[in-house]
Amino acid sequence: MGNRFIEKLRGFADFDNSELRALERVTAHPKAYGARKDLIREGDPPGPVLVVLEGWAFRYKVLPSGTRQIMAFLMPGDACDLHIGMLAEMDHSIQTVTRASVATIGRTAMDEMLASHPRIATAMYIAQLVDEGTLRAWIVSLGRRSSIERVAHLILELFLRAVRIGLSDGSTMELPLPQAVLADALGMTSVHINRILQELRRSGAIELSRGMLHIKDPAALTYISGFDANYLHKRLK
Amino acid sequence: MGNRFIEKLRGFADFDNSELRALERVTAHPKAYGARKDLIREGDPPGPVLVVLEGWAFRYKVLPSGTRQIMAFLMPGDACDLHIGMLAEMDHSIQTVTRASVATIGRTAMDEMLASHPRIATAMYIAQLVDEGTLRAWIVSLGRRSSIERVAHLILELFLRAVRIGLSDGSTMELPLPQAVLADALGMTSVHINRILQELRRSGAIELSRGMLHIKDPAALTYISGFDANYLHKRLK
DNA sequence: CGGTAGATTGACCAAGCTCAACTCACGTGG
DNA sequence: CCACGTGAGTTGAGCTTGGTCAATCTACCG
Repeated sequence: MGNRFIEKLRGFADFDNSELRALERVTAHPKAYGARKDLIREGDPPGPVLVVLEGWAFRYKVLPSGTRQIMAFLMPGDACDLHIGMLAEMDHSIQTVTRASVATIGRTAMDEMLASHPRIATAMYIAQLVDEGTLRAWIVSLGRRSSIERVAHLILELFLRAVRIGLSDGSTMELPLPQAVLADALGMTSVHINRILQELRRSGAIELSRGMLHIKDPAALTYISGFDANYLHKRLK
Repeated sequence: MGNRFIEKLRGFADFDNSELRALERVTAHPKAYGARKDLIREGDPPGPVLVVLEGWAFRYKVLPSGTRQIMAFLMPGDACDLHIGMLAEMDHSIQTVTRASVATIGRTAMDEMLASHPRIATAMYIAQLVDEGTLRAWIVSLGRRSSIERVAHLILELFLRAVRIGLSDGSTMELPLPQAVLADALGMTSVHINRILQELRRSGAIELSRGMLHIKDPAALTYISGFDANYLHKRLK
């Protein structure tokens, strides 16, 4: 019954049984991907909508110089490309971090579902607005926060998202992101990320090893990051 | 008769007369704002959709430390908040740069228009996707480009947008952004922006003084910035 | 037991920031 | 018509954050 995508959308709208069935139908046949596989590459013509049901992925772009910038992390329940189908081609790539289970929703199936179930359309719309807020918060971090603030901020963001989708017990979560990936998300080098993580550990705010994150002192982490949860829109209409 | 907003949307869809009339009706009574006036403040409950018909504005957020990060520039024809109405409150502010003429579209008028004119909905949707691509490009710049690349990239982006909406003759445009505003958009200080602009002028790529920008050597500027026009989606389906 | 990917460390370097002064264009009141 | 005020642009000197390069360590795996 259900999956993380459906659970997430249920946080944005009350669905009746026919809507739940429609959502289950379109996500019934996920495909398994290995770790570090590109789901979509920049320049591809837009295909079906992808929905990550299990595992982690990220949107990224590589520059001519070969450096990479990650623009968003996709956690279980997140959709890749609700609407990119309207554009001529992808302007970035998407790659898995871990092994992942990804559902594929064809464009016509998606259009039909949205047309016949407006509440689903609304919920997906809200999900996208939240994603956009996250993009803007990322810009703020990259532009105006120091590296320790950036790292703390990202950790908090991911943690709050994990809590919201039930992937955390409230103080611990799996964080399967190598330091090089964190670096490419935060516009830093992995060397520097490493030093900052040590600083955060020393400060007693977090524990992090072998892919397990433990928020030891949420208040301290929040303080360090200057975090403002508003952009995640916890309070929805 | 139209206005810059309608002109822009016409680039994304072919409208019939009734659609054009609908668009004209909702933008028929713009309001005039002075320079440096907040149109919307963070925390406000979402109001009507705002459409900038003339003048420049930007989205921004100020941090606890008092620094400011600008996340997007709004040029004539750009809409502020197509859908933010679904969320509980604004997660950023919007301020004019120059004097501006801004149309206000009430939520119900907007909903009715979108419902009865699907091509308008599609066009506005595409406009939003392009904006999102611009957000992502901004992230790439802030994360992985050097300061001169960032400045060159922003100038090119604004220039191409100006060309597209007919605000440039192909080599010259008004660029009414003080260096401090450029700095807050690019995550730099105005001192450093100043030095970089001098470097760009010295290199012969641009001329910029008193709010007038002249692209003297587009190829050089493109080369410096590592610009890839793909994200602006010049080729639309 | 070697092999590999990721994490860690140290020494050095440089892009970009801070602070503070100064200039320039422009608008205002006398 | 000119002195003055103001906001933006410009410059210089010194410093800090975070990058570079290269070596080392560690966990895990076939």
